[in-house]
Amino acid sequence: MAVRRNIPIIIPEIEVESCTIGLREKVLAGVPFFQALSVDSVRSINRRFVDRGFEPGSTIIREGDPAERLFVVALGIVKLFRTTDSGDTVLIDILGSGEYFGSLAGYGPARYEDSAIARSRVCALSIDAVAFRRILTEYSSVALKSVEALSNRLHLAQEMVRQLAGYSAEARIAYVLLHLADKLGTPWKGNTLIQAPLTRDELASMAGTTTETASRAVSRMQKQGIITTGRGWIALADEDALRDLAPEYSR
Amino acid sequence: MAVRRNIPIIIPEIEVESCTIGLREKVLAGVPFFQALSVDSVRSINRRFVDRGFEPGSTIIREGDPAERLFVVALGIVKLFRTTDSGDTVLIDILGSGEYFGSLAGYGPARYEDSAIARSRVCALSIDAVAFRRILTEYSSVALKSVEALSNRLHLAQEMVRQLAGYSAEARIAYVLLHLADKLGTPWKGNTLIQAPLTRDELASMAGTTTETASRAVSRMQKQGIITTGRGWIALADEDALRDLAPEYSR
DNA sequence: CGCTGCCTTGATCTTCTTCAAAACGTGTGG
DNA sequence: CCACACGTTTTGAAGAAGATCAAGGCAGCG
Repeated sequence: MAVRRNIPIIIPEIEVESCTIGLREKVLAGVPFFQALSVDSVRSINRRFVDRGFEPGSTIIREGDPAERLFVVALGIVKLFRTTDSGDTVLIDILGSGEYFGSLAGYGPARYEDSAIARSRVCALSIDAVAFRRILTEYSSVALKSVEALSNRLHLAQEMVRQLAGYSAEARIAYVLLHLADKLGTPWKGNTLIQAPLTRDELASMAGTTTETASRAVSRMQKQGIITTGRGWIALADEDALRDLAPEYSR
Repeated sequence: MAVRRNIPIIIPEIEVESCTIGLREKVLAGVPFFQALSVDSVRSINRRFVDRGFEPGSTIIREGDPAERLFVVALGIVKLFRTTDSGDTVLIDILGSGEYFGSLAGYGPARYEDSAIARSRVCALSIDAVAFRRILTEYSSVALKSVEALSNRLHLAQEMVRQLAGYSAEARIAYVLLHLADKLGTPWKGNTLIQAPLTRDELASMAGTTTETASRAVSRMQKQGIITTGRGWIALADEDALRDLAPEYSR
């Protein structure tokens, strides 16, 4: 039943060794916190960040470690998750370029509440938590934007709660796909292509279900021509149909 | 089978008509945003807030309305919820004294994303969103604390996601009860008393399940002597047992 | 080749939802 | 003060959705 490989997408391997100065500035300017800043301010702030590369699979931060730094993804895909002490993990989110994680408000003895690992080759910018606090007080617009950005994330998280509470597994999977497409999607031949190495398992974990259920849901969607998948990518062929499956998806 | 009414708790009806100046200051000083401020600063900020009373059942803000104000609960219990367009509601949270809701970062054309109604007689302080933004830029410590407070709420919301995704209905109900006890609980004869008019329906909505399932879970807990309930109150008789039911409840 | 992950599919079994109906508790008006 | 009516809670039984268990298939890779 290999009806799947009919669209052989070649993933462009646009991975870079380390971030260029220009890229760093471009990425930082796009981070919600810094969006209201002048080019000069961004340049100045850029100097306070350091960049570092991570190989696929390597750990960037670990849940429970002292929360010392704030990270921004410059290039690549980062997996943000939390572990239950019964051992299994819950995927909080998949982050792409311009998204942040780590310590925002790191007062005294704070600890990371999530773990993050590189899911592809990643270049991440980071800054000491204390230094970020300084920026927050220096530039009031950064403070405003931070509050705004956090409000938005909070809203999204609560939206997720609503999804989990009220809708079927299939609906939640559709929701997750749309969410990822919005963040990581690139247009490709009229479809939206999600270029992230997402296993069924990870998809399941994001939607709060099991591998098998996720697999079945994805298969069903493939049969209906709503999506196409392959190794390391998912393409949304019929976004409207997906939206029908995911009630109340907005934005 | 009326084994329930063996502990006739009389709820002290400590409702006040409107907030006194002293109370206002005490409440504001306890709001996360303002915790780092001097007494004088709090006094100054206090002047920018107005207070207003709400009768039980009255709407304070409505989802979708222009987000013009930030509210702080001074007295009473507020129900924060969101509506699906299929009509049913999801309880986001129950708020007590010192908690906030409404517009935090209200830039331009923002809208409230939740509705809030008074679940008891309520006195709420509020401030214009623009005025709050001004405070945010005036006092950098408020900005820092806001970021911190939002991070915490975000963390809680993601925790809720994890609960919904991974645990049984009973575990989630236990979790909700512990959560409410932490926020609204008052010690009473060695137990923790939650004085909030919570229907099974509302409890169910917070735990992402149905009225019936919530009812069954609560009954079971009562039979095991873990909790006692009555009209308008729930008492946690055996918090340790509850904690056993709710895996990973922390804080 | 033969691993080793990952994905898929089927069958069973548990949990929760749904539907339905009865019992309670409170407040009301006669 | 009683009786009725309403909203909430409880309980039961049937059904569905999804978890779990088990097995086989299909890559890519050493």
